Amino acid sequence: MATIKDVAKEAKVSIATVSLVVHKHNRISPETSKRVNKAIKKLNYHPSRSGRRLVSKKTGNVGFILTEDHFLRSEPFYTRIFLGTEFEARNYEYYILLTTIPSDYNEKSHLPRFILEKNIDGVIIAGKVPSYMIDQIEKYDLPIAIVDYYPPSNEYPVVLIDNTSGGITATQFLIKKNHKNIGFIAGDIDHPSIYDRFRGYKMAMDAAGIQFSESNYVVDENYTSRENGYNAAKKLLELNNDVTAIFACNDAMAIGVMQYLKEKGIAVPKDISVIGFDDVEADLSLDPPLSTVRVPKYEMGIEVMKLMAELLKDKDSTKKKILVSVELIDRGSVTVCSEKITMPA
Amino acid sequence: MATIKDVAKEAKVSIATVSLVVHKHNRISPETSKRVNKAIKKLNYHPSRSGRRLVSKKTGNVGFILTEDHFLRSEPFYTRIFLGTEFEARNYEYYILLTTIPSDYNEKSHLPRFILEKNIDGVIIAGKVPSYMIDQIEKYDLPIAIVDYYPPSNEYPVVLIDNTSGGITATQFLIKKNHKNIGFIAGDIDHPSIYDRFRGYKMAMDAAGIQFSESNYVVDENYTSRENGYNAAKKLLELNNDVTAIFACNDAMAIGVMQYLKEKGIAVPKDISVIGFDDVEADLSLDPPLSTVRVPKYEMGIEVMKLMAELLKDKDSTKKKILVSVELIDRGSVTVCSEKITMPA
DNA sequence: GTGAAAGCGCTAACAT
DNA sequence: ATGTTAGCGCTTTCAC
Repeated sequence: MATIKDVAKEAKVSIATVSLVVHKHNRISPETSKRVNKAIKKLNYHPSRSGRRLVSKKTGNVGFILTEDHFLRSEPFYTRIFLGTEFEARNYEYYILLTTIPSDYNEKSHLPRFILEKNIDGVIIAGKVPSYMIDQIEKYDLPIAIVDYYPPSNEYPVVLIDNTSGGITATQFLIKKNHKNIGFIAGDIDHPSIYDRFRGYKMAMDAAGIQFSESNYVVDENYTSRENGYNAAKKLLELNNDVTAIFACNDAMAIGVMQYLKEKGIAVPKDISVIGFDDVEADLSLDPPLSTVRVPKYEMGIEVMKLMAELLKDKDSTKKKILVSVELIDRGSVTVCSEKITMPA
Repeated sequence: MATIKDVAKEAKVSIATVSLVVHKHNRISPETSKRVNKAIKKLNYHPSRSGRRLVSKKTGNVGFILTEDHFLRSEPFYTRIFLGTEFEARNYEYYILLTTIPSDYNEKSHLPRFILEKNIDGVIIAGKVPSYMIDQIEKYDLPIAIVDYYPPSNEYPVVLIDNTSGGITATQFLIKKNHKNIGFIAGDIDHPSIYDRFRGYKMAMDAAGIQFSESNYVVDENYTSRENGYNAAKKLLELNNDVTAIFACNDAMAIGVMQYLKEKGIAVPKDISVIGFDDVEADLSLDPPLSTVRVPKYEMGIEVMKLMAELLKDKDSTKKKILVSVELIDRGSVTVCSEKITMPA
């Protein structure tokens, strides 16, 4: 393993010059620079992180924290975000240290060891975490950036999904296809992301001047699983047998909806159109494949790393909140409304 | 942030003494030791990793590599292994650096940056990776340990699932419940893990003296997905309408099997018993919940980290291969064979 | 049993 | 434009 000394010797300069060249200081003559770079290549020199860190008092690491539940979720959502972060970190020469915390983190839990041992320069938090934990981290005076969660103390740079816009987009898409009696189903409605999707739905319906009532939505499931999607679809159809389209607050629930419809012999999209939200792998292997609103998970990871990089440069540089935009993906589970006219009484 | 100097001053000793105490050298008097430890606690001193690494030429990091496909799999398999590794790493004061490689890693791909930059002391490989990549890593003279993959050059310490035993266990369980006409379905049969499960099935059938033929198994699906499980179940029942139990090579396929049976109005377990392999979250929300063979993912992560720790201590210490044992989990998708007697002609 | 001191690889202030 | 040097926090050898 070549060191700065080896390079200096090879290029016949001092180690300071080598350091300067590595850091692209412009007060080195082009010739010297060239010579040094040649030596660096020849010796395959990579500056030692330990040496650097020792003098810079930085670790070169960024912590990435999420709850165990989120990490082990069956749909790869946070794992994709992580991948984006890890990728972007390369541009800033940072390494990402991933760890999970228990979902019920409390007074008795201890913080991730990379915080206790001060082996990171900043923390990225992904998804909802107990706010008690954030309070604890706060004490360590580390830059914090958050992705896909809006913490109660909203003083942090955050990357969020533009859920409201997504809700509008999905609903408008159905409206454009002539649907009027549009059902909405959700679970965990108090979760800000879910609630915003619901709001988007209502806004689009209102804007289009479409009458809708409580019999148009079922939002009382406690969680957004396939199973609950199945149940919610059942409830919805019992409530309102004339819906021609269903907007599920996420793909998991949409999958449950489709399963229910299939069992009932209701054809998708011929009899009822279905649209989801998220864009997960499973959408593609459905029959028909599920139309949905794509959430750019990987990009969210990139964005939050960018925020972190800003913070790392200058602790108070940013309190930016970024809303990443979503995109409609039409795959075949939505079609033009088949003129099933609801007769007025 | 307290340094060794601060501690030395506080305890009124030299920094060398502090270092000795930290490393539990026994040539320090108990009294001094106590005094130093008190100072360490008081100042909340944690030895700086950078300082340590600089002198030890170690990074204190271990790389964890898996393909992107595996990381993003919908069932949390490798993520659980990672969690086990990360947990165990604490005992050895190592940090785990997670990264993915493209599944089609080839001559044009570059190794993970933590290898190129020598920011790790060893590499753990999880799941099947292109053997070309292993060859590349080989050049860096890093200790390598592998979990859930048997590489062509079998010279590495490895942690594997005892698949054969699991196949036997599952099949014997069905046999004990009086089943004789037992179907087996699989995909990706060339994968060693899958093949071994199949072998276990055949061994148990043979050992019990049960006749079975090619109409007992469908193993030509190319991948072990739910969808393929559905298709394989269909094929199997067309081939052999008298099966009273189906052993699916993994839970994903078993779930597909159950879906098919449900659609056909075949009751599980009343008409046909079903057993899977792996033990994934989704098993529990099935109706009935799926009986299966549990693979101890978390423990596999722990085991591979232990192997790595041995290697890290002494490069040539071990070429151990560890077979982790599996365990039958009976949940309700298997029942006693309902005496459906296959009449001899 | 304890301390002094060298040196790991690097950066940056200062000197030339 | 380039070199000299101190010092980051630690381990370890050697001396006392």
